[in-house]
Amino acid sequence: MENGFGFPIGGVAAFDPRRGGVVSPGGVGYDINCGVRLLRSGLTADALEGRLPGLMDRLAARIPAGLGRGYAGVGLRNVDIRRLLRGGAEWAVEVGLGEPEDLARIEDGGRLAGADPEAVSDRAIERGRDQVGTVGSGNHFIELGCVDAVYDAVAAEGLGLAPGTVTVLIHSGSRGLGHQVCDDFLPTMDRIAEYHGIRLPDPQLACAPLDTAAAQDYLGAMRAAANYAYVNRQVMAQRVREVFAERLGASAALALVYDVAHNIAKFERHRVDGEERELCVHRKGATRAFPPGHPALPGALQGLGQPVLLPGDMGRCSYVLLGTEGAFAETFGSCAHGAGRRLSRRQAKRAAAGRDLDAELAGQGVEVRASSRATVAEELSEAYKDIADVVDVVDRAGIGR
DNA sequence: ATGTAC
Repeated sequence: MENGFGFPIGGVAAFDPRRGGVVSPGGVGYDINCGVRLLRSGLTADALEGRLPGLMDRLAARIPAGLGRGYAGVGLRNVDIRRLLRGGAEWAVEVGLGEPEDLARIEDGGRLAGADPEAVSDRAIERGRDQVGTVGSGNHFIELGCVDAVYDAVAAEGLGLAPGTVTVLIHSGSRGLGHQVCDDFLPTMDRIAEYHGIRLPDPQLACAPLDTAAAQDYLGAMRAAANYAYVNRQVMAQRVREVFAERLGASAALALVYDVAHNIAKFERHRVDGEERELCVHRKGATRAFPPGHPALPGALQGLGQPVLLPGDMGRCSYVLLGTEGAFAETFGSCAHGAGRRLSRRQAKRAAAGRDLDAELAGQGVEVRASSRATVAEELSEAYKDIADVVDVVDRAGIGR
């Protein structure tokens, strides 16, 4: 785990509403429903031979990236954003941004029930208005790749991930809208916690008992921001589909494998001390990892378990795991969400000074497009732990396989 | 993570 303020990144906290349990914005994180989505094509890597640079340029032109970056021209700024916040990816598919089959392949069907757009401040809505379908900054990305190694042939076939298959991995969240929701509620929660006699060693542990109006308002706003993030990833996936169709033809159709939320709080049933309970499960930098047979999984994934998407850094592979009974028994059905930093951003920039990172990556067969050179330096491969080590640990711990 | 805050 890395240090976060308050709750750690890579943390899971479950609270029982009938026993004084709380919800905490800091247990979800600033980037509400930050998450990862994996798509697969019918192509193998050889189909991209010589076409990768042009494809990357087109994707970069169609999908804005970088701090504050939204749509300068035609975007979704004129849509009824409150309908978007209530409907999530369901809304997106209704207005033609995606296929109906996509929805079963998104956590919560792409729509968290109970979203309350009225609990989202006008400021948050304005910040999010022109950022639908944008990557953001930091470690957010769109990655083209291909299946390099298969560890379970039956599972890989079930997910449509045959060796060589060209894939698209998208990592992003709720942009300025979710950030503003978190900012808006932290001071409120601080007062509520104090009123209820909850002593906080860190202001980012601010929380409110689940039976308070403040908790319900936060949950309503958080769910709205989560739906915004599902739409954001849905719209980016649509843009990628358009670019693939335009450049590679009909055979390049992209099917959604799965979309996970790794910064979120949800009500779920878990067994604690031999008793089945409905708990408010916070996952901050943690991926849900439900086992085979869990009712939240769509039919096609019932026999496999929930896909757990673990991105590696630019110089390494990304991994697809499956949720397990072990995770359900020990971690409220949760697994890791990525590699985690080894070097701070400052240390990474220092390590990158004077080097030609684009050339180094090109030597590894990796093409990069970034909103700034600083981003590439901060996301330096050696700034991250080796995701293969993380996968090995969670596999041996039995919380993902 | 984020129109970092001052």
